[in-house]
Amino acid sequence: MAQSFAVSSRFNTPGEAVVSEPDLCGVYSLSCAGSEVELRAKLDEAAGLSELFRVLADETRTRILYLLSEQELCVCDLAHLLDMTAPAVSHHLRLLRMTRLVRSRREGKQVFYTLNDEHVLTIIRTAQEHYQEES
Amino acid sequence: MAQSFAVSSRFNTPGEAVVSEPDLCGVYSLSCAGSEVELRAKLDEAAGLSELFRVLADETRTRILYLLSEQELCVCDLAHLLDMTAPAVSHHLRLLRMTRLVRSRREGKQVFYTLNDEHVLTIIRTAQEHYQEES
DNA sequence: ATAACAATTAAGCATACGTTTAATTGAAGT
DNA sequence: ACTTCAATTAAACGTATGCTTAATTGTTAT
Repeated sequence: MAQSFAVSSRFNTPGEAVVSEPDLCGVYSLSCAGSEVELRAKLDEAAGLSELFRVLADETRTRILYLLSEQELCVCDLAHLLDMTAPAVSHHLRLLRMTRLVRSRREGKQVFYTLNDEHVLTIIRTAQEHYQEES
Repeated sequence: MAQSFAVSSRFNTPGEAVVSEPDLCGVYSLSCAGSEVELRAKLDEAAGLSELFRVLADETRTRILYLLSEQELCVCDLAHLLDMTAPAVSHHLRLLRMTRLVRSRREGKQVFYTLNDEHVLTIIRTAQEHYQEES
């Protein structure tokens, strides 16, 4: 069950020759002796997550989500409220659509957008809690 | 209580002359007649939020948070587990520190990092729920 | 003091991303 | 059919950001 660390050839200072047992800080071997496998497994889970956060990372998009949390709005209205050009807004809506954060509905010439589910709001509210806290 | 839209001079197609009552899509006036002020107020709340999401948007950083959710780790260990150089990891940790997502503790030559609070995990878990759902 | 190692900081580079402008698609009205 | 308007798409540009390499700080050991 004890893991060998010989796999980590590409690591740290390049001037150093690659040895089968690299002299990491001793603490690593100490605390990770058995848990490296588990820890590495954790990493795979993080894969798609950052994609969602990347979408939320832009202020314009969080503003859009905020507005849509209040009521359904068409692109033109959003552009007006956000003081932006329609193409710019449309560009962001495309991302929000692709990540299933919003849903679109056409009515005549306009296209109306709404939030797709509750998760977004939950995420935003939790983030707010963190942000408002003075640690 | 009815709002005038004359304020929105910078809007839409630039070839169009600016009039006091711009011909937005009629729907705007319809659905926003009284709520424009409220909607705009909402926008201010979104201000700092995107900053937090921007930090979470990078996959390396979510991976770091994942690892730290399991146990306290020093920079060297993180670099090893993530297969990255120490400076790169340090760079990310700086951001995570500044947004108070992680906390650092020096012990001899090493610096150990831990999660600062529970909010991060809550956010991540909610995001996972959304991500794993097939809408 | 000097050497060795962990960590951070700084500078440079390459890529990613958001906005702008222009062109295109889709729908309603004349 | 043609015009008008909403929305999307495409191309181009400027900025932001993450990684690399190199230099610096901080700590321990000899």
